[in-house]
Amino acid sequence: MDVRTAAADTGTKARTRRAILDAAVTVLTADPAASLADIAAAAGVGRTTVHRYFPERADLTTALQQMGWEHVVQATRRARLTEGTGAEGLDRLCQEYFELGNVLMLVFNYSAPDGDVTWECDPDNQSVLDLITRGHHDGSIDPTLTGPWIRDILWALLYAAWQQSRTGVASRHQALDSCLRALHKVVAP
Amino acid sequence: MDVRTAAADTGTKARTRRAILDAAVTVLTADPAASLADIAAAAGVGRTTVHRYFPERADLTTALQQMGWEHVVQATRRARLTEGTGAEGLDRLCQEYFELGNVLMLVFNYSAPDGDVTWECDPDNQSVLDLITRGHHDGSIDPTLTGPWIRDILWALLYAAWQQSRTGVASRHQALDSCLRALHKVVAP
DNA sequence: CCGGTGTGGAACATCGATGTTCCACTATCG
DNA sequence: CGATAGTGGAACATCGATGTTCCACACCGG
Repeated sequence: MDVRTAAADTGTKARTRRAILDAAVTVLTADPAASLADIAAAAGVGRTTVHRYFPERADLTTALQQMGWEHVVQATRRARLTEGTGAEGLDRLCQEYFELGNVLMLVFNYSAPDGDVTWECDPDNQSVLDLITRGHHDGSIDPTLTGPWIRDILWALLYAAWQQSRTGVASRHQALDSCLRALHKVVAP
Repeated sequence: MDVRTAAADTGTKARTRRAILDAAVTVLTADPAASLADIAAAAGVGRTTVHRYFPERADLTTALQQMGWEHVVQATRRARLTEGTGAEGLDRLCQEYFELGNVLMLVFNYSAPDGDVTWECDPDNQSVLDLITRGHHDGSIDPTLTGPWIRDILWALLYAAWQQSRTGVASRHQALDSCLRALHKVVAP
């Protein structure tokens, strides 16, 4: 057990931890003020178990933030921002982010109250800004729109699209399609 | 005093009530989980006084929602949605909404947790949808984008723009300008 | 079978927010 | 000047969430 402790990603403990984190994502996106009891119930575990993995509430939210940003980073990598034109990369990024679903919403919502350092804690913020700059130069992105503003538009559109999908106003595919078309029209020169 | 009781909009009580509501908007947009003590301090009144005007927290949030939507309704009226093309009306609506500032953010944020009936509680929701439909017909708004989706894009862009302005990334005027240009490009056929 | 591991639940202490009561202070108006 | 309205603050009770402790149960590998 000693050797496996560090890398026990498939053990019982790791599975329980994942279950708690997943449930927390779902519950907290629906109600950011949900209690630990709610999260425990949603995860199908006892409240005691939650405290066993995350002694304090802050430990859970920290782990959530960390996991959320990791997902964002992975999605950014999958989007292969350095390939093709700037607009094409932005398109892929939008698709990848959309697939994150609730996780994206959580990162989006939880960043605001903590402070205004939202984007500084995103390790891939610079990659995205660089992508937009490249788009400015290759003529695929309107140069009158600044990098940060386009980044914020991307997130805002994703938020709106996900809400549409979540409330059943539109199907998941329709929401993504609308989002991509809107983004495409905004960034076009 | 008997006669004035109902219409005492300028009296001491009315001013205190306004001060509490205004402070609540500011404080709750910054931190939705702020305590009544925080709001009282921001309003420059005692916590007792807050309870005197709003016996329970729910009474305060209800009054806030009501006031917020009233502001939205007034802004909608000022935008004169029935004049000019659909796109022009949408432009004016965006400007008016932007001026609402924190109030808009509060309505935007507080609607989500309460339930998914966000738009149904907006008395002017139908006016906006009608405006977009008119834009579809007069050729000023892309008919492939549905009414609800454009409405959501409007709010999402306003949210992003206001954040930019609030965090000092862009000036108030720059943020509004960026927002209007983005909106214009999105809705253009 | 038995010992360790992971878990659930009950019980308890604590803490912050909330809501209530009461009293003193101040300003304004008749 | 005196009455009244409006306010602030202290004190208190309450409630829900949180965090902790302890014990019993189930499962699984040696």
